[in-house]
Amino acid sequence: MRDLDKGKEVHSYALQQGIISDIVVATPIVSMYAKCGELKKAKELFLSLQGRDIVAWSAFLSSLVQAGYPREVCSLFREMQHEGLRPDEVTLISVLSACAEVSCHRLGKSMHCYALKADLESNISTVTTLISMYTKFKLFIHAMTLFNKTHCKDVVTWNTLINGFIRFGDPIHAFEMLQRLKLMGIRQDAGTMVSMVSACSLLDNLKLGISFHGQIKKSGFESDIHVKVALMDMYAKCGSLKSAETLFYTTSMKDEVSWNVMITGYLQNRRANEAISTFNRMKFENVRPNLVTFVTILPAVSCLLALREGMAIHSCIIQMGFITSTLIGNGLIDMYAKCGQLSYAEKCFHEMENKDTISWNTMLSGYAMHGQGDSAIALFSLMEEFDAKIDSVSFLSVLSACRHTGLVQEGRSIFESMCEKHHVEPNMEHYACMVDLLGHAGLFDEALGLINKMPAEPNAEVWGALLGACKIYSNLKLGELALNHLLKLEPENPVHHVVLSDIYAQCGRWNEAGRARSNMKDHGLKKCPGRSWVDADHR
DNA sequence: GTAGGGTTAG
Repeated sequence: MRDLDKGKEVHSYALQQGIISDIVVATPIVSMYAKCGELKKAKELFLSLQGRDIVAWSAFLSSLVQAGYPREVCSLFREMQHEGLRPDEVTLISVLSACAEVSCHRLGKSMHCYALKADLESNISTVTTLISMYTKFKLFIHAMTLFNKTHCKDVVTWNTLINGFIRFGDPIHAFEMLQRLKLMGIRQDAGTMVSMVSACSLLDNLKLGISFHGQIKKSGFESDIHVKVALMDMYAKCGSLKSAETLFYTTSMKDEVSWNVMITGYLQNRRANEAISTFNRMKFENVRPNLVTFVTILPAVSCLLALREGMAIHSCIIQMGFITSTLIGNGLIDMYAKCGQLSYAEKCFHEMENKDTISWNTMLSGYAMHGQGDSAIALFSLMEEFDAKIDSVSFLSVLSACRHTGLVQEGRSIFESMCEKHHVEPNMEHYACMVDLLGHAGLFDEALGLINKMPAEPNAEVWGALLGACKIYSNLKLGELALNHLLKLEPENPVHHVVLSDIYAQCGRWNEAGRARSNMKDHGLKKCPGRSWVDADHR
């Protein structure tokens, strides 16, 4: 029940009775603390236990996986081995789940090896966990080999594989496995339904989703909360928000996941306002938001530029102890940058204890957004200094900051360092960014030289960047060249004709300007008028 | 005293 207060009462009673040193008493208390998210307390109590045996270890490790601390499990497992204890099936299952969660291939595979040697691989739970792990590693060959050679498969084993295909983005194989499961005469359970409904979301196939909903009603699985949530998610993702709402409002026992799914659904359907009001209602109804709630709600705040709301949510995050999460920290940086408060974004960034590449990239793109090229370059150097992992997004962010600020020399040298120093291959976006930077500085020879040196055919973004620069400098010759490429790549886009017409007009070639416009009409194209305002609800 | 899959976010 995750009832920490009651748990503490039991703990103090055990202390009072002097029975806390009994391992049978202490083990479930450790589990209770871990499952309630009290990692420090659980660890402290566990490490003070005299004569920890394999059951105590397994209980502790399994509670940690369930509470979402897979990294802790992997490192603690090594400590367990130092104590000379041999893992049993339960230990194995917990460690394998942890490996799956954090993509720890080495430990996961060596655990599999151990399972074989210790003859624990015939256990159906162990095999299922192994299959699950391999699908999470995206190693389907291993998952399938295990699946095919296991004879004692039950519906959970099947569901695991089916779900693996869905997570991998392969609904076709998932449906194929469902057919095979039916042919084998295995009874489907609620878990099977969850997978199939998710497959419909993935296919964006509302009709199929509705037909599964019909089957679910008939088979009585609709009362299962997981099934219900999967259905809400499917309806929201397939654009039928009304049906999602109906299901949501007719559910009496709504957990935090149901609320999260609705909040996400509103946001996916561009209704950020309702996402935020649903979040506020969730708090009003005393449902405790979790990590996912905050990860979802922060982009809704950015979308509405609702700074005050964002700050209220920030304080809520601190109060509830989520501020140490890297995921949350990254969301806050992004939210403040997008709401125009770059200094708050910086503060969040610098106060973060565990920064990952995304934290750095988010801060870099914040600087880019605000045209602060120098700050972006300084941060990028810091990134190199701190030995943070620099990826292709980092480069795109810092280069686009250079572009917005017109820092040609700096951009050029960072672009060159990409391959040479960091071994990151530039993609189309990087090239487009550089062409834009060079073009805006009037360096047409260099921009064209770069285009000619590209390993792949330049796309519309690259030529579009060149055309845009041509417009500023009234460079008709290159403008026409860029346009010819654009017309081949995107014949339906009216904007290209308009830009060319503008260049002709700037050169005083009014006849050609008119012809470019009428060319557009001849092709039945019409440009939507631009608008400088944006209705937050429609972004 | 501990135990397999399935819902949300990234």
